[in-house]
Amino acid sequence: MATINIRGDIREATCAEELIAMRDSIELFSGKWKLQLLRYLSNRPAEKNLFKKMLGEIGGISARMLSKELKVLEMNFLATRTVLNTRPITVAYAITPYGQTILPVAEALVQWGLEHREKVKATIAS
Amino acid sequence: MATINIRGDIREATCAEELIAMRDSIELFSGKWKLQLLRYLSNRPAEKNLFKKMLGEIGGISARMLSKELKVLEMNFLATRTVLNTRPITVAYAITPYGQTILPVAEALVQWGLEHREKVKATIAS
DNA sequence: CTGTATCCACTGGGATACTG
DNA sequence: CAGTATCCCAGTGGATACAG
Repeated sequence: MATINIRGDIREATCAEELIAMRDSIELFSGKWKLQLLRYLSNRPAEKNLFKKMLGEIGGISARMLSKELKVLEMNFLATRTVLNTRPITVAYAITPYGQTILPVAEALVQWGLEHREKVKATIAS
Repeated sequence: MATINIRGDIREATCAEELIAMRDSIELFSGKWKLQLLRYLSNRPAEKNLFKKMLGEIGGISARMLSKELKVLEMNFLATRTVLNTRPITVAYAITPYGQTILPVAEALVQWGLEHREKVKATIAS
């Protein structure tokens, strides 16, 4: 994935801009962690979201992935990274106001996913 | 990707249902084509969306991918597949009413992607 | 015409070991 | 503590050839 999530290749005739924008979004949102991390941060706006704490609280993620994904969020202006004056150093992350603009989209995905599970279950049962 | 897009492994303590639902959605929407195909079908509700025609009009997709992706959409009740009585046979696809429920989400992704491009461009320029 | 089968290059992401 | 480097495997998607 391009770290700075912008796509340059414009080719299709119909609604090229929209298609590319949609692919930008999909690309940025794809993968196991980024949306989940943003939701995590948004649910704890006041707290110090330390790397270590996130690592412990978010089940299943490795330090490598947490670091990588947070860096991508930071490069896309969705999260901030703050090095604290501790020894040894600790790092706190927070969602940006801009990052909060994806939350409604994320909630839409959650909502649709929940309904989709019901739909599939109901259809299979019948 | 699981063809029938439902996930069974519930483990996380916090909001497990929501997380899993979100991942279901992300998984289903990920990849280059599925959302684009749904939008294509939704923009041509009255027409016969023949495989051949789609193959020609959707830039860059191969027959293999078109077939595979449409099959996934069909298995998730998002699109229908109709074999026509022609010689040789032709096949028409259509979005289902259920499939249309994702369109608002897709539009949200498009909208956010468009704004993100502006944001990134503006930030880089400054 | 509408797919499926095969082959292949590329990427995402886990495990682990290591550095500042 | 926070992050990087390396290795590895599974999955995605393109090209091509083939089948019903």
